[in-house]
Amino acid sequence: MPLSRAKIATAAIRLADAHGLDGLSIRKLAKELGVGPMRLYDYVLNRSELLDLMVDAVYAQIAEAGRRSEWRATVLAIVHRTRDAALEHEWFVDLLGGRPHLGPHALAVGESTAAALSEAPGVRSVDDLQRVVSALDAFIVGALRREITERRTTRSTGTDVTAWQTALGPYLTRMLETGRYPTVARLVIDGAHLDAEATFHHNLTAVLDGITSRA
Amino acid sequence: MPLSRAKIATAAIRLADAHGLDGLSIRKLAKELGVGPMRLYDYVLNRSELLDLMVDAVYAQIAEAGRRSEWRATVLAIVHRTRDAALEHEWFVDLLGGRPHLGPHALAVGESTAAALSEAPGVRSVDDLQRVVSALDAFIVGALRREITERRTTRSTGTDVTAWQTALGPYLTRMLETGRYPTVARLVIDGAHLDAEATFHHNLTAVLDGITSRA
DNA sequence: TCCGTTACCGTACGCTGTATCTTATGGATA
DNA sequence: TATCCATAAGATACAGCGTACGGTAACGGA
Repeated sequence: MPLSRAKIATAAIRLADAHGLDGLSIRKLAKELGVGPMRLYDYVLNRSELLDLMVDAVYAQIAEAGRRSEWRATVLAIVHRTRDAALEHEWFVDLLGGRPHLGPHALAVGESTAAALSEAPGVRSVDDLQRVVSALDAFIVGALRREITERRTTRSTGTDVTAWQTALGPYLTRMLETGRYPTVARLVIDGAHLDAEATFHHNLTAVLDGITSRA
Repeated sequence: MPLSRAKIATAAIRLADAHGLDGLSIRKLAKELGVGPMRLYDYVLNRSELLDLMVDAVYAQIAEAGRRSEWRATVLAIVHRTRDAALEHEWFVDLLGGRPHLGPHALAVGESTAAALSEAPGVRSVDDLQRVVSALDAFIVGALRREITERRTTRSTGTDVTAWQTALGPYLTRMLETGRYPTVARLVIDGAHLDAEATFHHNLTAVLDGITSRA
């Protein structure tokens, strides 16, 4: 079987899922495929084009979200599927917003969301649509990056409060105990128990309300 | 003059401003400072701690935004100052949301925003505050990444429509001409003229409305 | 004057992406 | 069947990266 962009992409994704984006190198990927490193450059121009390939493969996964009858249901389905993909492929958020995503599946997802949003109340002109799309996209990118980052740190330190304090603590707990950051301290101490998905959904609907209510 | 964390940070920021994060290496930075590369490891643990240093220096710049009497004015001042900093130091957005920002100045900025938001209507519990803070933060991260990314691509291709088409075009224009992405095509063609700052401000207020109006 | 300690420095290792030159292979033609 | 060419595969090499480590020089105290 002669190697192909698709095979390269799936192998790269498997590697990145396991070891992160830093653990994915052209050489390791080639070794995984039983090939010399330079072989890959017959199918891919750059390392960054390889990343583009991986990103669009994820978008293909996201694009499977079908269209609903209501615009809001469509948007929610796409966004939640995006979140699922990000949780499955954490490296995805490292690439999110970093460069424009122009692969065919990324465009398809963009088309679906934009089409749905164009039916939202208050979206009358193309400019309105532009603003709404960019606002929603910004929220998604930021929220997913936040959530994955938090997940990574809690995984490396543990969720237990005392373990967390001993890991991050020598510095952060001392900082918080200075009393200069009372609100932040309250947030860190009291607010760690919220469910991530519920928070995401809550904020998503709040943002949707905010950007579609006004003209 | 004996070298210090502050001197290292400012030199690193100057380098990153000029050549981006990829153009900033320990070796180049050391050469810029007239020192052997390993000298820097007496002041900084890692390359990533160096990045943390740079990030917190930017937060120091942001923290100069004074408190206003109204919570909303305070938040707007901080966020717009953040945007100014991001436009001045484009590498900043590459680090935004990538790892938790726990430097003293980052905490100070977080404290100011959280304190202001705690006075917003509809924010009654710590959980409410947690949600509002994370939603706003997500929007900022995503919006700034988006804007800087767009700025970079237009800088490398030019804002002229035909130049843009010839640069990105062979692929993207062909994609858009397939007719499979009509809404996206409309957005790309008609929607390029919007003012970035105005859009940012518009979306920011919309998001603030959305997340503070409901309980 | 001598020694112990501390601060500094250069060298070296393993890794990265990728350009280039060399070799093998397979199919078509004489 | 023998030959040749095109094309695919490979190996090697280069410049750069972060950083571990061993040696050296300077300096303060006995």
